[in-house]
Amino acid sequence: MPELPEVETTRRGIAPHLVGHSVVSVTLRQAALRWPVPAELPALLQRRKLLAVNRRGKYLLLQFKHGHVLLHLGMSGNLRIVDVNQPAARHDHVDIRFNNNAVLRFTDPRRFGALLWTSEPPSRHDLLRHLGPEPLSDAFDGDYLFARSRKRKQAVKLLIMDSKIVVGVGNIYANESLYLSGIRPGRAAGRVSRASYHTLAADIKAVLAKAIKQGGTTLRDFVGGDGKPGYFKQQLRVYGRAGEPCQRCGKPLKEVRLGQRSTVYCSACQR
DNA sequence: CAGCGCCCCTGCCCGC
DNA sequence: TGCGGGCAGGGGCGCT
Repeated sequence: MPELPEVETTRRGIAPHLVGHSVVSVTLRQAALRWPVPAELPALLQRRKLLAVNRRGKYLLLQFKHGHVLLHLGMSGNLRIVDVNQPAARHDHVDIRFNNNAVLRFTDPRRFGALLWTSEPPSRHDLLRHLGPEPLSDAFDGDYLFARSRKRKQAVKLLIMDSKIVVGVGNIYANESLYLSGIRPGRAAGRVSRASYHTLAADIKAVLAKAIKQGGTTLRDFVGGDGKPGYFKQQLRVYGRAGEPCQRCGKPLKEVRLGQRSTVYCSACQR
């Protein structure tokens, strides 16, 4: 589920229900996520007021006066606002109940997600400290990508998926933006021109911004609880379309694996 | 250090 | 219908 647009959609979906309200209780049903959920979390959050819900890359940050809950959805995680009477289902690992009777429910079948506590500024936390710029910020542009890619032999697709270079570009949007930019995913990052990186940075921004906008349209559904997106699927040009004709030239799209991830491109349009 | 595989885990789909 | 294999939107970690 979670590409950056969905994490941002999640943030916008949950924040209005929770910010300004205080935690009544925390129910921990399954602590074995990517890292153990701290057993002291319930005590830490008890009676504390949630000040804000922030995002850094694909991490969500629940801000309290004395620290932050650091939350990652992994591959299969999702957060929903549910009613206090909503019974927990399989894979509903954590509930945070607030004094307005809203419950923030964390569900994650594969348990690649994370839920941690930090009392230091989140930017100094080990998991966030080395993260690159936000893709939608001014710090991320073609010149930046060009500079960071010099002398690198790694495939350009892996470069843009590296969170130390730029956060939030997942497999789907890496494929999509490289297609839009006409750049072959396997090209050595150091051999892509400055001009191409300008195009690529612009396409990454455009594709993410568009998806966030569409996430907005499913906001109500999402918070309402059935939480099944899939709204962008029909707009994807290459991801999940190996063998189908390229929408630009008609040639069948190719699929290769790069860094153990499915990579789809047009061998005619992408060079 | 850059770069590459491995692996955490469940669910689902496909082919036999 | 059952079962094994492969794959899935992430990303930290350990090794070369």
